[in-house]
Amino acid sequence: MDIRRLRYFVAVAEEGHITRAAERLGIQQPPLSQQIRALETELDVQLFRRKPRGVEMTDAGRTLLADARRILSDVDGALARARRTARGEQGRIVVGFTSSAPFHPFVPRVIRRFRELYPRVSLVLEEGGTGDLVAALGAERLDAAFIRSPAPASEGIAVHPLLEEPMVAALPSGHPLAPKSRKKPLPLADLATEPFVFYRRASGPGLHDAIVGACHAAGFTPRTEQEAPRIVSTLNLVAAGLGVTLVPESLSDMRLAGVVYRPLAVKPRLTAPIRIACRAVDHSAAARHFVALARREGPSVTP
Amino acid sequence: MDIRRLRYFVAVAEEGHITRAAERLGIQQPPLSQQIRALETELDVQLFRRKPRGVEMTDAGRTLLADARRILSDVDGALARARRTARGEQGRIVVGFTSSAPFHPFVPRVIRRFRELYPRVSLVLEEGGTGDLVAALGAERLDAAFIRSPAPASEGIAVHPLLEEPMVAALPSGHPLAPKSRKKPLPLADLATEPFVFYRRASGPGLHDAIVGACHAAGFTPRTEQEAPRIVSTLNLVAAGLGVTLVPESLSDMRLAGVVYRPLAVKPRLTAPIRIACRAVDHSAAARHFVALARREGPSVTP
DNA sequence: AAAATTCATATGGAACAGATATGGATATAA
DNA sequence: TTATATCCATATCTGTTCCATATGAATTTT
Repeated sequence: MDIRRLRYFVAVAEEGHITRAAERLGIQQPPLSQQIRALETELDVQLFRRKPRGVEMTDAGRTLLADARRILSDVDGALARARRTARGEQGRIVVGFTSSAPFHPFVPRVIRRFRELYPRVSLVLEEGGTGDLVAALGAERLDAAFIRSPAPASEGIAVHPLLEEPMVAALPSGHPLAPKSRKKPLPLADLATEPFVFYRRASGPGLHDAIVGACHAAGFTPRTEQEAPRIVSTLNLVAAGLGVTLVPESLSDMRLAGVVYRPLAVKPRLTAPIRIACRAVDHSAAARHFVALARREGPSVTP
Repeated sequence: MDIRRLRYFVAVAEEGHITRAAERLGIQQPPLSQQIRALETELDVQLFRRKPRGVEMTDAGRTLLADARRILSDVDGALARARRTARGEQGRIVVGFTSSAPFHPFVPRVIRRFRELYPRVSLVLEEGGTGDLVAALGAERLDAAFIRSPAPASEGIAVHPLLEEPMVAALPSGHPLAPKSRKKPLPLADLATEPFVFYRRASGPGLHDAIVGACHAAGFTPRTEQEAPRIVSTLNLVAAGLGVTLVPESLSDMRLAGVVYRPLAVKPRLTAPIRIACRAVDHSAAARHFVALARREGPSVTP
């Protein structure tokens, strides 16, 4: 059974003439007669009754015609779908992100833009710690991930910087340093004696190390009072008055009751990056599109 | 695009090896490699990544695999359906009948039996006058019809006798001839002076002519008092006391209030036939099966 | 009765599928 | 590390299939 024969059959069925169908198909009449006969022999079914003025479909022919039309359009659809998938215009990608990433407006913007550009690609989002995300990338359970940590030395994983945002201090609202002209940058050294609330290093080593490093540069080692599994949880602990912490500026969009944010005065400027991680040789065209889009949109939002 | 290539593709996708798939398909490895490559070239899509230990599907390949499986099973189904239709095991036939036919248990029995034997053939029933039925047969709107009239001289229509049943007299229950030992045959001449209710000749000339002929043989011409469009309606008129009539015995199964049936004493025996009409050269295998079944079952019910 | 239309058959050439032989790359084993 | 095995790709050849041209047969139309 050959798709070509089905197309020939449909043409003959629709024209009611072998000769006319041959014209439409761009071939001569004798080979078309042969093909129809071959199809009938293959099925052991008479599809047409030969008449002096053309051919007439049998019941079996009518049955096959309906099926053949459906099959042909299904084949065309399948080819189109395969091509679209290869071009990355169709399919499914899974994108991971660390808990703090979606607070920066850049991340939801990229996602929204991708959905507009590639409406046939279903985009699944998944939250996780940096380590989990990178592992999932390697295991092909994820196609890309927004992370804040620096490149984890994982084989075959590429990490591209997207943007940097300043860190700010998060203080309990009753804290002595809180009300003092909030706009004025707070010297990091002022927090030397404060208890710190940390995001668990295992979940996001990059942010953690950056904070500790900055404190060392300012001349002190931060005293860890509490650890929280998610960056949002650290803010809840700050709100409860258990300590202070430093968070990426975009987190301050979350106006949590009991938390006050202040910009930092620290040299060199303390920033938190947003990066995108993906497999170095990525096979999913849709995933490549996603990463490319993020890298293209990245610079335009750097403050 | 060739169905064979799709089958090859599915085999390779399922095995994950070109060599193993070639074994399964009963061909050698090189031509299979060529076919897969040809398919990729045709689609302009990479379907597999060649690895030293086999091949690995791409996203596009996975997309195509799902489609290909569906298409292949659809093709198989289409072939099976075409073959079944050719064998008359699938399809649709329309069977007509005159209003009086279904009263004889033979007709519903044939229909029931056909439905059992050919469950995939949908059987549509249509009632009509003999003339309409024969015309519909010629116009291919009908595939067979149960009629009572003799062969209408219509070109290309074959009529086969199925069975004969005796005629009985239908009298109003208050009629003087009604109560007289109902089992005893009634001489037709006794009805010579009675007003007759007739089934319209145009709708069923066979029955009409048979009755009038029998009356003539008995020495009188029946006086037509009323005509009714359907044979059942004549019985309603008899019940209303407007006259008497003769009906096929099977009609007496309908125990209509106000109507009494009596067997007839008449030489030669007055009978009503049931026949089946169909196209002489019928192209529908299912229709041929139906007619053959009716003719086969017919003799077994002749009383 | 002749012409026209349409499908079937015959024959030759081009394209294609499949077989065998062989090469190249990578993983596995010694 | 070297050797072997595995697996896919390439090259060449053969048989089949598909299509074109030429022609025949049957039926309808002029």
